[in-house]
Amino acid sequence: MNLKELSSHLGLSQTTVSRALNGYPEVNEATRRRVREAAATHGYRPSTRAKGLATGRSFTIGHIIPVSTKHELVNPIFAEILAGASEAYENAGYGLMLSMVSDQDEERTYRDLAARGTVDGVIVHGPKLSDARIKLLQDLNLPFVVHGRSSRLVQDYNWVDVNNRSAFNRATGFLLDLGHRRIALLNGFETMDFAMRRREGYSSALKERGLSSDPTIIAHDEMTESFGYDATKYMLDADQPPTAFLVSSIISAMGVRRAIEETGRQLGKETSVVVFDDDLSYFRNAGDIPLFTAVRSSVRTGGRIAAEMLLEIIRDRSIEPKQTLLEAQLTVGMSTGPALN
Amino acid sequence: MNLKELSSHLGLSQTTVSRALNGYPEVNEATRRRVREAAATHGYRPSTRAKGLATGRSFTIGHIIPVSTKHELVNPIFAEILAGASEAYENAGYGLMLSMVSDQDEERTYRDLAARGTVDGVIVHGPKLSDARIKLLQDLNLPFVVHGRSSRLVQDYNWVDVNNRSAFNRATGFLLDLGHRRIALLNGFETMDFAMRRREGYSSALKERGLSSDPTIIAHDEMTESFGYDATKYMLDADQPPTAFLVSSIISAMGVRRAIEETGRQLGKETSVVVFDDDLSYFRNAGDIPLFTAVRSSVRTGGRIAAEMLLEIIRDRSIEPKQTLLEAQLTVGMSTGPALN
DNA sequence: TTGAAAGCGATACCAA
DNA sequence: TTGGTATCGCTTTCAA
Repeated sequence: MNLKELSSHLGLSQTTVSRALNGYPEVNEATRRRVREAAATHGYRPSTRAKGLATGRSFTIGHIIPVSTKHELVNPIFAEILAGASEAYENAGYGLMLSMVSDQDEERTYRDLAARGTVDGVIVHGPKLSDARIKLLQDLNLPFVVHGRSSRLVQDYNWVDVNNRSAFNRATGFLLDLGHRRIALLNGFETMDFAMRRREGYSSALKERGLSSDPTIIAHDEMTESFGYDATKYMLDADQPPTAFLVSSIISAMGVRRAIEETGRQLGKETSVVVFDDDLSYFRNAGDIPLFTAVRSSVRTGGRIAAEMLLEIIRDRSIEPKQTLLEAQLTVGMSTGPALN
Repeated sequence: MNLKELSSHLGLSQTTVSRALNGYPEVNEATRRRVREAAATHGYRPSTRAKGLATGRSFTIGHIIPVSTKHELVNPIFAEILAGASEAYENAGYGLMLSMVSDQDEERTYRDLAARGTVDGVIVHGPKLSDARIKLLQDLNLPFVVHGRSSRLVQDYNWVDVNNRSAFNRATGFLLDLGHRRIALLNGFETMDFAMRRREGYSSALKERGLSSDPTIIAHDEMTESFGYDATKYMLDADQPPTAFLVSSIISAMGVRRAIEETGRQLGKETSVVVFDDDLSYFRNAGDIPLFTAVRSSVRTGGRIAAEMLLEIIRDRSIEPKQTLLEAQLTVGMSTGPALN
């Protein structure tokens, strides 16, 4: 059933039916009711394509997720971000167009989306310290919100980020308060903005206590279980092994735990672990006693906020660039205890 | 730059330019070259909406992921399926429309997609034993492929599935060959098709050796880390504890490992674990020595195959329902050893 | 081999 | 308060 059929069925013009359904004020209330009822009983829904062509909008938001061909894995955190964003689009009558592309195809993808008008705006995922996508999107005049930040850029742009710096500053401070002095940092790739901000938070906390950071107990890599395991094993075997580990991902933290136990140490006793974690409930204990001590931030909420910001920008493209900084929460779990020696 | 502008720039009609770019044979080769070059230099891309309106297609495939509000978590495996599917769409010039909806909104979502013509077809995720979506989609006449199966239905429909039954039959047989007689099964929800097929494979392997399955060492639940931990702890504390665990998810297997170690047992010695795993590299060891013994299946490949099947169906809607059954691979890792008792 | 014009299904402007 | 009609940017049929 399309508009033409519905309106001829009602004995009205397409104009009136369209106006009635889109809430225009100049329609007689009785007419509007009749139209609404007929639309409901016939299950009429306006064609997305036709509506889009007429209005010049697509009612679709693009999410472009970089998939590195080198490492062949998708960070499961993306699913949570998408779930949050999807919620926002659902409420606003928008759709979510997902593109998972290798880094070298990314520019072409953005240009394509812009030129074909496939999307009304995009969310930028996984920003690097100095991310070329931001300038590209500004040049393309395609509305966007960065989920994260790109700290080395001077441009003003829309972003939603969790306060990684403060989160890691507080987590490090927490471990220092417990008496730990050798705190290892297992972090994501150095090119990633979030990783550098976490490292800054870690370093600043040490500095505040007059301690300097030791590069031999800092590692940057892809945050797999085996990275956690290998790095921990290596550091624990060295002279002056760390008594605590600050880990950028729950998956790596599983490897850290394995290595700690394999070397005969006890988690939360001889060696402590604090992890940066999403609110994923996968790794929580029953009865809500958390296994890991974690700096928690709901990535799903972050995704929803970024999406809502983008919709607002699309609605009124004249508004000034907006930024939202979310704070993470520290939850103390069994994986952390005071430094022993 | 749109078709009108490009064609007037070239001094040709829109018809000819359209034909040249879409590979119609009746175009002079010299003309075609001229058109292609001009299109490239001006970065011309046909508007998706206009093309869709003219052809009656959307060049978009929908993926509807059920998000249960009760459990509030998104299975990370979905990200891998989407990555595989995305690859197929990329090559075919299609887009991927993602909808994450709570189970109760699912029917409305499907009806909406069909009525508005937002998508040309959908992939059904996470099928239940008897899944209502299949009949709904048949009624809506919307092309679809199920990623998995719905075994209690008699209808004929398109699906791509991994052979869960054979995978768990072989895994159980492998443990039996090692001498294990008390093998626990930690599985997904009983309503899920994959979970019941895995259970059947497990039971049939026991039966083949004249053994019967013991319900006290079979658990069905959401496959979190804590489920793995709690169930394992409980079973190991009981009389006649299992000497091996067959686990439906790597995440739960992390909890299984934790419980095994906490009770003073050694993984791969006193107690063995075999896990059903995607080809996710998160949990592999460096040097490719696998930590877990796993029945591996590449979910990414499964997603790609399902997507390719759907595109083929859309291209030729008259073809008979198709089915593809993928076999999983057994990889022996450190988590498994002979039964000691 | 090329072009004119109709049509896809909505919205929105201008009249009545 | 309602309707006629142009328009969005393509594809496709029919004619030349």
